[in-house]
Amino acid sequence: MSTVGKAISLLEMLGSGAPETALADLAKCAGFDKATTRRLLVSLIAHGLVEQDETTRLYRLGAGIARLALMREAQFPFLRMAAPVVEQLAAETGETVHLSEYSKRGLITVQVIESAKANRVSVQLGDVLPMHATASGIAFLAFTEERVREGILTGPLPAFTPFTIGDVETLAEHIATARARGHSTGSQGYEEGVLSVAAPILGADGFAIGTIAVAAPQVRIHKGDIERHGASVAAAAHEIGERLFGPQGLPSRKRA
Amino acid sequence: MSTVGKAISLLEMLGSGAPETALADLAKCAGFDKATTRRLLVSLIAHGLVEQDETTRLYRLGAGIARLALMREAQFPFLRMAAPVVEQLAAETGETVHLSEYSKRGLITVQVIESAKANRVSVQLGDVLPMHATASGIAFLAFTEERVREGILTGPLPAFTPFTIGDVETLAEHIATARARGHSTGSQGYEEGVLSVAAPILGADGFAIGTIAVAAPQVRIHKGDIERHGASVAAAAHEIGERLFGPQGLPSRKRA
DNA sequence: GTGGTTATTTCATTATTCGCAACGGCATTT
DNA sequence: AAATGCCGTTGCGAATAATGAAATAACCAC
Repeated sequence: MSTVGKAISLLEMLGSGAPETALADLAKCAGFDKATTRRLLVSLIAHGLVEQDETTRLYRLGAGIARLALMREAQFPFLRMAAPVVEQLAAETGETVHLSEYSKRGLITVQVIESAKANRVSVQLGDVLPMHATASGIAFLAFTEERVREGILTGPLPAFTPFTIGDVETLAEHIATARARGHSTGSQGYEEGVLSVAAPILGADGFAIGTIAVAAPQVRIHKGDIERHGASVAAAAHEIGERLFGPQGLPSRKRA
Repeated sequence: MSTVGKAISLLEMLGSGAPETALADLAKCAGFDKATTRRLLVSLIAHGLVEQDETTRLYRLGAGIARLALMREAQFPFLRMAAPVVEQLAAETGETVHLSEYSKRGLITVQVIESAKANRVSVQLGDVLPMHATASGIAFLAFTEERVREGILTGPLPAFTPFTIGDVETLAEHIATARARGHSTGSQGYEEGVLSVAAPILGADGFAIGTIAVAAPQVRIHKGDIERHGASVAAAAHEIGERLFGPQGLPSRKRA
């Protein structure tokens, strides 16, 4: 593995789990030597991506991470543009709404507004959603490049619940349905008892760059709710796309 | 420079400047070989920290950055806790308010609420504020560890305007005054025509972890305004500290 | 087509990183 | 109070991974 790869996996380890981590724990979990781990951390600290508590010697993610994220948001204001639409959709549906952005590793949850109801679906910020097991994933696959879709269809489809789609044919069907309808549905594929409806947010090139989804406890979804929510998420997704890239279909500078 | 250092400087280059950058530009600006630059980028792409447009071949910061930042925010909800206080202070003063967090490189601007007035101070998200030339910096220095303060006092004090504090004695005086008052003032040290008032946000150990500041055009500040705003920022800073760490003075788990 | 530009790949060289092991500090234990 | 165990830090030869020049491939404009 490349050196930067190791450094980044340290960052990810620092991000997951406890807020602060000891050197020995990091080294053990990552499988690197203590010396190696520390040298990598020193490099990261020099650039502000990691901080170390002077007294406890524990390591944590640094403010440099936030800086990079802010610079990125300034260049491509995904959250700033999408946030009001997400809030509006949450208010309209009364259910948990979450927004995600595509990355090589999966769909990254970048905003969540939880339902005010006591029985609600909870999604963690920063969570990575599997493509084949969530409504968001299906919606994304239905509107992404052939290459990416093939990558998922030919890869493994790990089961998260007994209801997770496990075979390629069923998955392809769901994707086709989603493409035809403009929105997807997910039924307990990732968490039991949760129904979701999602729609893709399209980029300037017409391919999906992220998704927006409504997630609700199965017991609360009645006849017609799916269709209603489906129309709402699709409208919201379209609205976000227009806010980011101008009227859809009109060729505009990408991500400008 | 270490390999990860190079990789991180690429990330910073991608963050500053245009939203998307060509390989040749990156290599030239960073001073690396094209081959080296590309290999580093490939490693970063593999981990989602950088993305490449398939058609234009341009590189940009990836969603992995946002993911790390979200995980960090989940561990240490600085923004989530501070945001309402910042908004409140902005509403109360009617001027631009900005929040910053300490990092080895300086004070990183993590939130800005601009005044609604036509003539207003504008601060960029992600900007790094110099310690010696801003009200925020002075406030921070007044309440940081001796070691950090010494580092600044013994280092160079580059001038950004003709008013930037250039000698150590004056700087030390300003710091002492700020420590006594609980808030600092900055007068055109970073941008001409801008007056600022800042207060430190204290961590569990009593040392500053960031600052909150009010910035206004000099012409709008009248007698008494500085004192009034000073009291307001100090109160806001204290409020943020309490939200993060519980009642100040009470020993609590750090950053928990 | 053709020329010029830019991205990507290849490969031998070299510098950097690696992991072992020893050192030093700190706190709890005996 | 001395000893023990744990963790972080540092030094050094071995080995791996990074490097840069040059070749190749893709692309665009003309």
